[in-house]
Amino acid sequence: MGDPHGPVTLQQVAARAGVSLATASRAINGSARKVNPQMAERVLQAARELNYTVNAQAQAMVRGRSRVVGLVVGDIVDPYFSTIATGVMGLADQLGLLVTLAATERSPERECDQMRMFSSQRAQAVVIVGSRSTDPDTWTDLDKRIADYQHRGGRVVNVGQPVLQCDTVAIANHGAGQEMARALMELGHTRFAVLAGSPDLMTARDRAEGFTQAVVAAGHPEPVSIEGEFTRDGGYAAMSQLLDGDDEFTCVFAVADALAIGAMTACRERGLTIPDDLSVAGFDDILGLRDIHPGLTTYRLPLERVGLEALQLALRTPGEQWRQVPISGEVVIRESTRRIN
Amino acid sequence: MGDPHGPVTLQQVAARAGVSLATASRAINGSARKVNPQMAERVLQAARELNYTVNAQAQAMVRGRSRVVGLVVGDIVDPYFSTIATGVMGLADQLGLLVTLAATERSPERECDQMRMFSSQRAQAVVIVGSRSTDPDTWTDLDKRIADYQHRGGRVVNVGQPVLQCDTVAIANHGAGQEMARALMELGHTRFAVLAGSPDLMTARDRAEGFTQAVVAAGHPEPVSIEGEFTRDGGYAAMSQLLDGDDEFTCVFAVADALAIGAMTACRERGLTIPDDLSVAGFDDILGLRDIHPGLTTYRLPLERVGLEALQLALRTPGEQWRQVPISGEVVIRESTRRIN
DNA sequence: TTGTACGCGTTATCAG
DNA sequence: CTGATAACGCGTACAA
Repeated sequence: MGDPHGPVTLQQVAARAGVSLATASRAINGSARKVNPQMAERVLQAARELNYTVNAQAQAMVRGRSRVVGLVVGDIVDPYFSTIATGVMGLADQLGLLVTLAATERSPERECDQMRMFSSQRAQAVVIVGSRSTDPDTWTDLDKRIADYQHRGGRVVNVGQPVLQCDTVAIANHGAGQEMARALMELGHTRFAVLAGSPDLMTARDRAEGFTQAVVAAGHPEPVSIEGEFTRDGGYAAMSQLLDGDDEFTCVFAVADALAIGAMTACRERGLTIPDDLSVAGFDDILGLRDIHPGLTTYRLPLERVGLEALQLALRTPGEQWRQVPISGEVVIRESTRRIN
Repeated sequence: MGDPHGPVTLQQVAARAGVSLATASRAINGSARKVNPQMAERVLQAARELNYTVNAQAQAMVRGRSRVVGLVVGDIVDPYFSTIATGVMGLADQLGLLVTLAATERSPERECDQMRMFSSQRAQAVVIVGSRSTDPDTWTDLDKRIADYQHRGGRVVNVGQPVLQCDTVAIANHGAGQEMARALMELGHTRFAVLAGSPDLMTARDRAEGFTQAVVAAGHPEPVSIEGEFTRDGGYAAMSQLLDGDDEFTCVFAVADALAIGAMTACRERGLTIPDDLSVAGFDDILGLRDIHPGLTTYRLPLERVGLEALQLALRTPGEQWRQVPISGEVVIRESTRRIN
């Protein structure tokens, strides 16, 4: 076994095998040109002996395309994002692609920076996961970065709302909110409260609006709506605020499971029993839900598939128009919501 | 604003600014050599106009080192891993490094493949997070890949047990198990059960052994030990099995929070109240814990810091010997364990 | 089928 | 301080 110092190059492998650089390249990569099986074996043998590892950077340079895809998420600890990430990584792994991950921590500026870095890295595609703000001004910078990147042949897919200048995996938040409202009304509820999360996030806004709209359309009073942070703590705070007021409702819809979980904790701390005293529903059906008690009624989004679809879409050759892959799920009724009459 | 098609190269920027390629490079990167502020501004201007983005691949090639670090985790949805990942990514971001993430799904083979890909990518460092198997034969392949990579100047840090041929952030599982036992004995418990997870994982084994050892050393009967998968479902199954038997114990120690959560669910389904009927303790203090009820007594590991330390260690110039950064935490008593007499 | 030679985009060395 | 020019490691027309 040879023990050269530093990186082993294809040149060295070729030399050891007594062939030209070109032949070595063809033997190891397997190009269009055929190569004599004997020579090929000699090359492979030499490569093994020298512990050769191809330099992907160099390959990418000459080929003009890398085997790296970028993934931008809000926060990798959040199961919503990490489950989608799993979907992306699963397909990537299958295709022999490397996934470069970046977390925005919910900062639009960082989102731009990340895009820039991926651009630098010449990632072949970028998947951006995360809710858009309801203020279009906050997209423009990102849209510019995206355009630059696309201009160089990069593909971009956004998971969320179809508002950016790229393909998107569109999550049917509005319709899902409606479905949830109908399901809860079917249980007999008519007076609702909504933990609406941040009004700046389209994701939160769409879910809340869809819900409210369906409730009103059914002739019931408009739900009380409490805004707050789109996090577990935000849910806790919003629920506390709600309970401090004197609004009447039998059921509260939180626009994300994280919010709902915080809300349930708040209820428990005040001695309220769910669903006896109050019904609670969430959204997303994150994995951790199976261990909270009582089981949370929610809207199940196929998150892992979302990630898969996103990368798949990103890798497809782009069309004339921006494409959309619609994603919807289904209401899952569990113990946190009870039937009333 | 220029609108060239395809990638803009530094050459084009130089041409537009009317300077040489070398000068453009110096102006934009900022090398040792100084460059006339006037020219520098001209170059920067041209770069802006052309929307120039440096090609990191090319940079890496000529510099012989990239700005990419690899991160290998078991499963990014698992909060243990994702919290560590956050620590790694936080520092990386601060340093302007890109993080390439790979999930092994607990397969040693995949671990090797990932190392190989990072090697190809010429990542400047790799952090491997995940328990080693208790069977040394399963490391040898990985150790070989690691050696290859190090041989090319790559730095590797393992988070877990100091058994690989690389630096490691060593988590004091054994000692922590002992501490936990002492804390629970202080509450008056003497009869314990241990949900030991998989005996193949050093992490699980060390925690369980430390615990058992301290209990026995205190003169109490050896805890009943139930093995199983090192997951939430494994904890559920193990607890069920335990409750089906007729062992006596007042407190059960699960070697990971995930197991403990599954165990608590199993208890609840059988009508057992925690901590009145049974005390339960976990390990790790994962974030999701604050929303399970009752609050779970556990051993808090500073997971995010673990990630930070790992990358920091990986980036430090290596010494003669493999280094170790020891990590320990503290027992956190919550409501899931009650004092008995 | 194999080898030669050029180019990918950038940095660094060495003269001007 | 600036400008040619040689690498870096690899793929691939083109020629043999």
